[in-house]
Amino acid sequence: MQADQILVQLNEQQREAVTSSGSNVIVVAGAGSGKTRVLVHRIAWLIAVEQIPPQNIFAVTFTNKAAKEMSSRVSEILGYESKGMWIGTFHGIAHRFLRLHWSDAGLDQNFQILDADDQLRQIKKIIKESSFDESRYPPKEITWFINSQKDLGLRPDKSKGKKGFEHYLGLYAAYEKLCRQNNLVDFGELLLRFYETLKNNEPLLEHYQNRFENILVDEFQDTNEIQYQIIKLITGSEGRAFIVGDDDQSIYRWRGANPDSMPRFRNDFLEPRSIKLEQNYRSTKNILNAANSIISNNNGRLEKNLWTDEESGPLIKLHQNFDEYEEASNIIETIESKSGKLKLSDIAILYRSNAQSRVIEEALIRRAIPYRVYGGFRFFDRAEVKDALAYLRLTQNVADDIAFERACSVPPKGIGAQTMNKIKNYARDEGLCLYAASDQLIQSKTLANRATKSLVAFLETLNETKNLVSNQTLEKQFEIVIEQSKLIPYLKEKKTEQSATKIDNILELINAAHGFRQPFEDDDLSPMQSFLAHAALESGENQASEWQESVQLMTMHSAKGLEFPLVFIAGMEDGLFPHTRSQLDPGGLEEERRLCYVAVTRSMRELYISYSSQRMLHGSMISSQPSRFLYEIPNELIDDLSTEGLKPMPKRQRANGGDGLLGKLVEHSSFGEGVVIAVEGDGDNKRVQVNFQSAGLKWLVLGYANLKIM
DNA sequence: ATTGTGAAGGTTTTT
DNA sequence: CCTTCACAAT
Repeated sequence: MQADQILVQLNEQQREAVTSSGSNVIVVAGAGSGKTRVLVHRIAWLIAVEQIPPQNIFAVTFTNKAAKEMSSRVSEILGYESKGMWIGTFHGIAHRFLRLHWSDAGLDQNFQILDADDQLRQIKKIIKESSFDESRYPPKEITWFINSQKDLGLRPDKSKGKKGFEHYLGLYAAYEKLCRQNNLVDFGELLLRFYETLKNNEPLLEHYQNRFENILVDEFQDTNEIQYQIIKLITGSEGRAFIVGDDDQSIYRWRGANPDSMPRFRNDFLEPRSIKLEQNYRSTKNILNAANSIISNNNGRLEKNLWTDEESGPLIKLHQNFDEYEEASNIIETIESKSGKLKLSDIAILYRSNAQSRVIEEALIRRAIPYRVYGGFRFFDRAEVKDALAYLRLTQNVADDIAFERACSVPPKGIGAQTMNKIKNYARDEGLCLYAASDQLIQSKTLANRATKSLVAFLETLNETKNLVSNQTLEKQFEIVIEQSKLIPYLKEKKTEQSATKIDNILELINAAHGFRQPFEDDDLSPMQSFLAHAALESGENQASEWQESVQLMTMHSAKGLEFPLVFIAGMEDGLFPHTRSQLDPGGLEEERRLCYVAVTRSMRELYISYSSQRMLHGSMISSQPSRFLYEIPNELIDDLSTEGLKPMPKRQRANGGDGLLGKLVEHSSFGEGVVIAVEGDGDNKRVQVNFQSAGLKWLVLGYANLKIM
């Protein structure tokens, strides 16, 4: 591999970045300006030209998709798979570190990762045990609080619980205790523990600082505090950090991403060299102009001027629809009209929230168009898959209490809540895992006869499974465990509508095992352990279905980093996008606008934007106005396909009363730019949502009434 | 102990 | 609208 081969396809700025020899580099890279390409070529440059051993490279991104893409492209350019590099998501890398240094990190060797669902469950449990009222301590809010503290790097003792949140601290502490006792690590903990372990262990830190002389970070604008500190720590004074990002594409502020990460880098890191990538290679002029025009409404951006050499291309098509069903069929109609000219996989349908996919999916199914949904339900988050995983986990570690409890209850095997409580109490008192506690309770015959019998049978099955599984291939192991779990006969028996799908999902696990390639860095783990570790951190999208020829459906968030010749943006309505929830805090709207910028710049050539006049939301119809972002696109770039055209931007005023209500006003509270109103009616206490256009207001009205919706 | 029912509650984005 | 939870009936 020669230097010029790596540089041949790069423009001047890209080359400058790739070959940079200074200490720290910040690349401000606009959408479609070859960000990933620069990173990939930089890594290849380091290995092939600078002769840096791959194990001295630490490259981190935010999504599994991006990480995979990066490592496969590096291999492609080098012509071989370079081993020893640490390349992955922050969470993936932290996890790997903790698996290697579990002892230094103060963990048991077989610690388990708590996913979002499990975490919420545990927190609910704590709230209950502390006999707090769930309404005063909403589990989701507590979870959010805990996670945000961890993102900031704060333990309960350091955490201050801002005004109104002081009483959450106790729960945070209790949750931590529970996690420690049960050897559980949640997503936030992965990062925090990684950081703390390095920070507090001089020799370890020195080792990794020396080892990783080259640190590369993608999507730097989305780093949160703890991630930023991790990068700073590992870089140390000797390392070189090469970071790439675009402040205009920062869309994870709600997850703790610090919008100042980019400017901050310039102050915190030694002699940073700044390189701008401003030429967009992806989109037509029209698309880019629209995107630039939208984002120009944000304040405090880094100076950047994105331009393109491409032709103007087609106008942006705008489609008004009556409701989301019409919207979906219009999209599908357009797709059909393009058939033959485009591959289906060149088409993406983007939306703000996962819930929007359902109606579109139904329409696609009706027309027999293959599609694929990213995100949303994660394969490994499905209940039946987690059930099966619980059995798999138990074969690796009987002390896995979460798995133990889960496996006890599904399929039902005569061990109910009563028995489980006794086991748990005993386990807690004696400091045992549930498995050991069960065993002792059996010996001491303290449980009811029937329960004891069931428990004996269950433990026997577990041990038998463990034996059967040893020395088998991964695939075979899965088959055995699934067989032993009797989950499939149980589901067959139930004969509910979803049974067949659930069974398919469980069987899909076997396929996943078949296709699983253990990463070389996991060679100290058994294949099963490796698989399970990855299952917790990945959505399982690569297994769920093949790429094949299909239309791609995903949220705008998931679309970041991807590009498509034809893009649909659906549900372009105020309240949905920008989302109502985002309008409550000041930075929220700007973040939504960046998301809009991301969505628009996914398109290489054709862009269809649609909105509906009304839409079903949580069971009732609401009417809605076109998104304010539509008015930020210059008119001459838009080809309006609807008969009426885009109405002038509706006035947005504060609510000031209840004129025009069809019922008696009983309650009324401000809700961002709308207002929440409860209306009393004499009918069947049905929840309705009406838009008060008649009052000239953009109001969202929620209430209880027997109103009829026109 | 398990299963079925109905009421209540919550509604964004992800590792 | 969908999910979750509590409680009653088996």
